[in-house]
Amino acid sequence: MPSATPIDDPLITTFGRLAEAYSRLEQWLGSAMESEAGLPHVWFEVLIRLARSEGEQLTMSSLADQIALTTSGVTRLVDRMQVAGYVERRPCPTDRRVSYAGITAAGHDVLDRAAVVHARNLRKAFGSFTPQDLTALDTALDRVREAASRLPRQP
Amino acid sequence: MPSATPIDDPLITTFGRLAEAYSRLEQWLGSAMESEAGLPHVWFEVLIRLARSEGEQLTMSSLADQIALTTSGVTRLVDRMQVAGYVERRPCPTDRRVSYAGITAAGHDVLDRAAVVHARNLRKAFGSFTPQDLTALDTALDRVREAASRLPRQP
DNA sequence: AGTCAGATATTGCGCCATCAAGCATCGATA
DNA sequence: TATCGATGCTTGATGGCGCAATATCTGACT
Repeated sequence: MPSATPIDDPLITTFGRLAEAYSRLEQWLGSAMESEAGLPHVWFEVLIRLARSEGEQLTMSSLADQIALTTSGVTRLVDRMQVAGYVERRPCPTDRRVSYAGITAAGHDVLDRAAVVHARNLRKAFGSFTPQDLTALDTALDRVREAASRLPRQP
Repeated sequence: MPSATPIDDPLITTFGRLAEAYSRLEQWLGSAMESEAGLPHVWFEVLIRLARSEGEQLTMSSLADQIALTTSGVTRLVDRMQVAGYVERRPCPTDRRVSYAGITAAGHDVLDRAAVVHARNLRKAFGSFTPQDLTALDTALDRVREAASRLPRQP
């Protein structure tokens, strides 16, 4: 008789696939970016999100939300990136509690360089994918992302 | 004129989607498992992989490989789980360098309980997915996972 | 048998993220 | 205007993970 344990639930396996796929990609791409562009992958995530935002800046809170870190973690992350000269803190004129993290010229430079190597590595990783595969992956991921963002907050 | 910067490369966006989808799911499911089953998500990953393995055990190295950690991290992770009574170390009879991590009866108990709540939460998260959506996601993820495991090692 | 390169697991150290607490500020309400 | 809960960010303490070095062991080659 087959085991009736819930550890064989197909959804668990699906999520396991997602975890493994992401972890492996992240490790490979992350170490490649570190060695080829001298930029930790988190820094790249910060910079690209700042570059794509209105005014090329984001509040600490929304940045924390976008890169899935606590505001505490973002405070110190931005500290380090500020020392490196890639971002700067800008006060908010209408609310003295908030401070924006904005990308600097040096940040733009390193971001562009890193994006080139990142795109090249991604093409290496997804080399076996046809355009149809990629769009299928995109839509599937978008559905997951949407479902995930609908989830209630941790409290 | 449109910006010619490589930061708008569609592959970068795809990977960003993957990162965001995974991070959000992982955070939500992880904190839920922690609060509802008293089990950190990494512990669950370890236990389910041990339970599914030949002899319900795995060498430290292959375990490290499966959960995307260094052997160093696995050493201490298994330390903690051993103190909790969920796993045990077993010497290898044919090679005295390797030690197996094996799941205990207590580990099985907590794994089964956690799997129930995990499956329930997964069903909550993927509630809007049709069976077709799920199989599409599965095949797409499997292709990514396969591509990722083909990547050369970090050296 | 003797030697040595490679493999396996563990340990010391430092970095980085979370958690909890604290501080300053805002908006609403009396 | 005065008060008070909520919000945004920062800081101190704690814990976990990776990197590099170490110890032990294996397998192959001489």
